[in-house]
Amino acid sequence: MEGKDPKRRLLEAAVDQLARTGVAGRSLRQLAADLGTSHRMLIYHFGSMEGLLVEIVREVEARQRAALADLDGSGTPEEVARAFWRRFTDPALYPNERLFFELYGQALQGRPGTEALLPEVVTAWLGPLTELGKSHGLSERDARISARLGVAVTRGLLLDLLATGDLGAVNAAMDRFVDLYVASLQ
Amino acid sequence: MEGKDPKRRLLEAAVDQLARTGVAGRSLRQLAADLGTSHRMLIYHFGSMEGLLVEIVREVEARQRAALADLDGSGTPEEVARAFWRRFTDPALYPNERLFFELYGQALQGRPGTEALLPEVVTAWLGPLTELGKSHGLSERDARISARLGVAVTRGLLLDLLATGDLGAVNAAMDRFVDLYVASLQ
DNA sequence: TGGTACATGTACCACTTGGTACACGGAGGG
DNA sequence: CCCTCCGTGTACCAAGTGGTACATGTACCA
Repeated sequence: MEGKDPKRRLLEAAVDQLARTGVAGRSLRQLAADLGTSHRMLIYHFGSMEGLLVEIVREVEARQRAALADLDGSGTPEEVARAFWRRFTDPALYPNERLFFELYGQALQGRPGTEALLPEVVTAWLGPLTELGKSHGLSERDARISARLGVAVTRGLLLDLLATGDLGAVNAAMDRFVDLYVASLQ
Repeated sequence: MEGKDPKRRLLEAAVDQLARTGVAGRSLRQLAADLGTSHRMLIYHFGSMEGLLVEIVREVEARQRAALADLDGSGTPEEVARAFWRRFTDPALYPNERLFFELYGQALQGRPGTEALLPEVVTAWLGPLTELGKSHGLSERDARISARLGVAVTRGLLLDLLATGDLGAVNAAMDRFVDLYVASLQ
């Protein structure tokens, strides 16, 4: 166990740490102190602050993809949606999601090193979700539109949940959305 | 014209400027240079960097409320939704929306001075939108859930639009949502 | 006219920042 | 046994940071 690159170990620890503290005002030194190393090491392994940020973004994206990979086509879209939503609303994931939205916000403002997030942040999900819709009888076009809407609803309600903490309310809203969707299929 | 407080003028100019540059890595001095003044002035009027941030957040929130105030109860929920969406997707508003989401992300991470955004970011919209639903025959509970879902869809699709720039695709998704909603009423 | 309050600028402070120079140590290969 | 390479630490640097001290200008009121 732990048979990893020191760089790899540092990166994973850094992402976990930044999920807790945020990335906005953190300096190399603060982060290094949190990780029990020196800022010199971060520069050594990642070249610069921006180089580190690039790999942080890449890792956050990779974790999203890992979640995506678990989306197997078994089950109706309704079942898949409910299962996914239950997973996303696990409080253990809140820090990761906060970090995701923080980086999203910075990427929208063009912070160097974060640009890589934007091109894939929506489209990466569209492919698998569109397939799911098609495999349950939707046309390509309909499936694509529904996929996009599903991503938006999920993200919007997650933003709500992280801000308000009102799990009951967002669950009710997601139930409503799934009901609307299911009803439209009949 | 321009008969305003110098502080007020500075604040509005600062929000406009930060909407363009982002708030993340900006220093007092950079911002002051952009505004054609000295960082000393920002400290003088706002007390500190954090004091400035507090007022920035307050102003962004106030602008949201101003948009909200335009939401008059006339028209069906469908008409109101479409009109609102058309306004939100005006490219002239993109910078303000980017700033909004950036501050949202930082508030989620607990950046001092931004906390004020979170308690109201969802609930401020729930009241008026719930009234709208009720005035068109929904129960209190149903109207409230639909309002919450509507806010989430709008924010989620806005995030999509700002990241991808694909206005056609997000418009199609919003149309789909409104259609789903309207169909459920019959 | 004089004074008082607000607005602004200049110069400075201690501190932190990202990044670099350099030295050290240990592991593996010749 | 030495040499080279990787990982790490310490010490340092110039630049920029938020914040303060203090002087100055300008308007308005007595």
